[in-house]
Amino acid sequence: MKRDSRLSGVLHVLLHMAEMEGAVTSEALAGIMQTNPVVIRRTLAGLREQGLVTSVKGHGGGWRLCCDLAAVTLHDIYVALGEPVVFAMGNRTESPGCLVEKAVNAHMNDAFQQAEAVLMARLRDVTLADLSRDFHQGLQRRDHSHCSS
Amino acid sequence: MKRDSRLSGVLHVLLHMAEMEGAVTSEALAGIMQTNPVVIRRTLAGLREQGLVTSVKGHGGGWRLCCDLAAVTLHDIYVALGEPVVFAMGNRTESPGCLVEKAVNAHMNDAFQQAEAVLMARLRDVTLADLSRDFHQGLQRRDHSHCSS
DNA sequence: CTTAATGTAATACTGTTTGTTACATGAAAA
DNA sequence: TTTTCATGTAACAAACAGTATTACATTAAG
Repeated sequence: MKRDSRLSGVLHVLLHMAEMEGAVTSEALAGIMQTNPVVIRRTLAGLREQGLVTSVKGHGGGWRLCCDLAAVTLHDIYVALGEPVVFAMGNRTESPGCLVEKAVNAHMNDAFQQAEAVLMARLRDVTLADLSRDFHQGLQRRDHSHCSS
Repeated sequence: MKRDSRLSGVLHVLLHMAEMEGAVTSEALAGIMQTNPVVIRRTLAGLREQGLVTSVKGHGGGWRLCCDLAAVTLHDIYVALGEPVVFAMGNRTESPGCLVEKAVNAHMNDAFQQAEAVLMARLRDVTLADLSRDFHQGLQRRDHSHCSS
């Protein structure tokens, strides 16, 4: 299975935007992230709908953070991305006729739901401000420019 | 990402084998599971290496359970399958040079590791005998043949 | 009007599971 | 011994989802 790195990627983008003054173009963000500007636009489009960022077209336009970093959790970002599928594993059939499979599914769903609940709780525990703080602390310990990629 | 249903599938197969006398061919199991015999052989091969099933070639051959259902947990089966990837989401880069991405990864890894730990704990809590018992209880409540698929 | 930017559709690329075909190997049965 | 039935395995096709790229329309500043 190919792993979905949108949450990881968009968090990276948002923290970089938090370090920048004014609007940033998707071209610039794509450079930082080593990807394509269209990918950036597609991803940030979801966040815009949730009011986390704004975009301005035309000359001098670009993207801007418009939220309180301390008020937005990783779970909010996850939701803004459309709540992507969490697990790479799942049931063969969701509504099986077979009673054996029903018994299997019941136990599997129980386990996966509990794990997902823990994951969501952890994502709700962390704000963008937490990430930013950790980044700045790491910065003090290590070097002076915050990114090459 | 395409969802991996091997764990779900192999549990289904094992419970069916538990209901059958003698050796069962991969052809027959494929019929029950509505898939291809080769898929069955591929999947059960991992379990055979762990000593959970045996296979016999040639005329009259087939597959046989050779473990104590009460002693084998879903986690054992998960391991026998080669511990497939759990999450459909992951970090963009595992060893980033960017400090922003390091901060993001640190929090993401923490959340995902906790969720994975819960999942594994749940899988360790359930034995094949538990599944079999639940199936038989469902059987009493519902009908008399245990599967059509 | 030109330039610079987003918005978006269409398409290709990539990696993983699943499905299929083909054939070699082994063992029981005729 | 030959036939038949089964596993073992390699090779390859199909399906699927995230990612990347191209192309072009739209919008706004200079």
